[in-house]
Amino acid sequence: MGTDIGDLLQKRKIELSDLSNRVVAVDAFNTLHQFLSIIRQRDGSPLVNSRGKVTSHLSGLLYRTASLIEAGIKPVFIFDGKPPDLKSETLSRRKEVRETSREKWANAKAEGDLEAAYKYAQASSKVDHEIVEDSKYLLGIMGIPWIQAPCEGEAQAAHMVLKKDADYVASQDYDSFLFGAPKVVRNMAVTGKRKLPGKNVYVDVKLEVIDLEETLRALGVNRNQLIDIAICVGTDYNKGLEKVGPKTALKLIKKHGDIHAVLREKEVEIEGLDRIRELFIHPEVTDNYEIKWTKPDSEKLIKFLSEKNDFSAERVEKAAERLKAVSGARQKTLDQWF
DNA sequence: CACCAGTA
DNA sequence: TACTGGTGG
Repeated sequence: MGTDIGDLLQKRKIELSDLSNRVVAVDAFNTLHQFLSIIRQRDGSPLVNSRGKVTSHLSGLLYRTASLIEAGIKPVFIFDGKPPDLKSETLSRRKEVRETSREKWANAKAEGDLEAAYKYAQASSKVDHEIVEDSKYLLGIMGIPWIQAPCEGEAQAAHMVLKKDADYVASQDYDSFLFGAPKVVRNMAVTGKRKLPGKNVYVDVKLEVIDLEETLRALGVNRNQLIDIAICVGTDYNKGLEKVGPKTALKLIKKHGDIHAVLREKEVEIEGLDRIRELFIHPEVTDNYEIKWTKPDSEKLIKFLSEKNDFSAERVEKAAERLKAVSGARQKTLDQWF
């Protein structure tokens, strides 16, 4: 997903508490996708309510966001709008992967191969319309602001950090750098012990931040050149060049200056190159938004999560209390929260 | 993912 | 108190 330039980036490990009082623009699609893949039973089946509807994302949003809030973080979720036309190939490829994974999941389950079943179940996760709508509603009654992006959520999030309405973009993907995000925080939804795919090994996943300026300085390139590097490797809007990974792409762009020169040298073309660059440099974003944290609505939380989605009322109340404790403390400090 | 009860 | 393994929905 996104672009594979992670190896080139300078990552610094941090703790949740380091983000206290910081506004974090969370890539909602990315976060929901992670919840849907991670919050599952041993055989790979997601959490569902009594009507059979998936609720893993609701569980993740409720408990994880409560932890963020408790750590003093001010999250605002950014939802994707209409994707650019150039993304359609990527989107149909993702769909294909999901569908074949769903079949393989069923087969693995039938054969009793739990390891494989889990892996394919994860890869079959889909953030559909209903999941997005449920998530927006839940965030609303939790008192967490969310914003509808006109186009790519990561572009909107990056725009908000550039405008200083937020301090960080939170996403696992690196695309927000290409949209100019000065600071990105990764692993916000997945901290703790995680199993490495395929192996029986666990790693401790820590939050990490990446600073765009620092990275560009270390690489000795500018932002436009980083975009060109990504295009060489491949982005959501284009296939990369044959046998060119991040390291080679960096070398090529530093040697030739920009991607046009690289393509001339290699005698290849990338369809729609200028449009792809433009999507990163001048993405469609909006300034029409409001970021405001409010008190959670316990009654609606119980109604929605407990009555409609079969969550334990006790647990929902506890989470609501955690959210409320912080909004109460905020009010007292006259911090400009409301 | 977080929660929770059982265990050391 | 810290860790683990099962469960949540």
